[in-house]
Amino acid sequence: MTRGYHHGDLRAALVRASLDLLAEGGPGAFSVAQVARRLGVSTAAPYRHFPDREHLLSAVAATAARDLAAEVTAAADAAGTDPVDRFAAAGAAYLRFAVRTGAGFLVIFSAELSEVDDQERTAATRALMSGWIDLVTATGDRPMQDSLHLIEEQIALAQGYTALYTQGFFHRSSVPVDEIADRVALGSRRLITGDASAP
Amino acid sequence: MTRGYHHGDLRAALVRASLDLLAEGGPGAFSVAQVARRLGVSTAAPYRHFPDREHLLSAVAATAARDLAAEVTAAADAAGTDPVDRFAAAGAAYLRFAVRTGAGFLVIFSAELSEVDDQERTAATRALMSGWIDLVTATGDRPMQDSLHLIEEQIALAQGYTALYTQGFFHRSSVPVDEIADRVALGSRRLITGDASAP
DNA sequence: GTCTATATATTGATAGAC
DNA sequence: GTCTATCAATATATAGAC
Repeated sequence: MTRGYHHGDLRAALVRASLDLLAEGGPGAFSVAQVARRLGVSTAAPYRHFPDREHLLSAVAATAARDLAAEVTAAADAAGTDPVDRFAAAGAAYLRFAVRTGAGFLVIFSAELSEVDDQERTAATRALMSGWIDLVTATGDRPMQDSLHLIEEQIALAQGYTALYTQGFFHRSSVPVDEIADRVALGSRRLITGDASAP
Repeated sequence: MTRGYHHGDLRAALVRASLDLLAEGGPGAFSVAQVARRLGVSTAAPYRHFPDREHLLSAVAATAARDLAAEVTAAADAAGTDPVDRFAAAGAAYLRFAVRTGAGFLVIFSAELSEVDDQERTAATRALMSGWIDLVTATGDRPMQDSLHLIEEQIALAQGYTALYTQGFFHRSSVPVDEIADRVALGSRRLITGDASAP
């Protein structure tokens, strides 16, 4: 084991390495010790930057929330100006992000983080949801609770496909992730328009 | 630690106790040692009935598949004779089962089981999917691939809601599981009919 | 701020007594 | 068929040297 002194921003490096672990092996692959090992530092080093495992995971969730918000916004903008197109693109972007990074809503809103006081994370998650609400309200005036339900249903659909895809229900080699992303986009569209007609 | 000789069908008891663990703490709560502890037997005892951890999980998956198939069938029958009603009831039944037991498709079709040779499990999963295909084909003639896609989308939706619900995205105390089940039923209905009109 | 070393717990799995 | 005892890994976390 080549282990040396880490020079630079170890705190940020720990978060990035944690995200890499999640991407490669899912939630079960994450451990403080494994993250340290990957960076070539001692297993004690992370505890200089985070009081415990949960606070590291909270920082990971904050970063994931910011990254996801950026990708969803970019995908919506790339889809043009039609609100339904933008909402559908957001759903597809969520699926791609969650499959690629392993850090979707289940990491960002994980129940074990709910009691971790971390303003960075709460700010990031609030911004994420706020942007998403904007996307859905642009498609039409409706009670706020209806908007929230639409988002919940879209996320449930996208997260469900993500789980089935990453956990091997699909023959992953023969079904490209873009095909699943298209199904999420179509489902999202149907949520708004009430039917299954293509764009 | 009160530990004694187990009298009776330890094999079946191990499977039941495993399901209890999954129900209480999700996949992360399962371990061979914990299952043994719960039954008051030594950690070596399970290895007399299963060669390793994965074969125990495979037996758990087989039982879950049989139980789920029975509940889905019962829910469809209770919904009457209209094929759309029956399909929607199946989706709601899946959500209730997965929330209550922690053993949905992610356990039954877990990737780590794909290389475990277990005829009981493969027979149970085949029967489960076969019954589900019957439910969707009863709603109308369509290419088999379309039927499979409808099931996948329904399961993705239901599994996504299950994950969001069990992992704490919803304020679990204030949202009853039946309300989420109704949303899955409505979404399932929309998959078939192409719109969001209630029954 | 990072190291080495350590304490403690838990895991999956095996050997051998009964 | 179940037990006790044990092994090698791995985990979270801490104490004290540098």
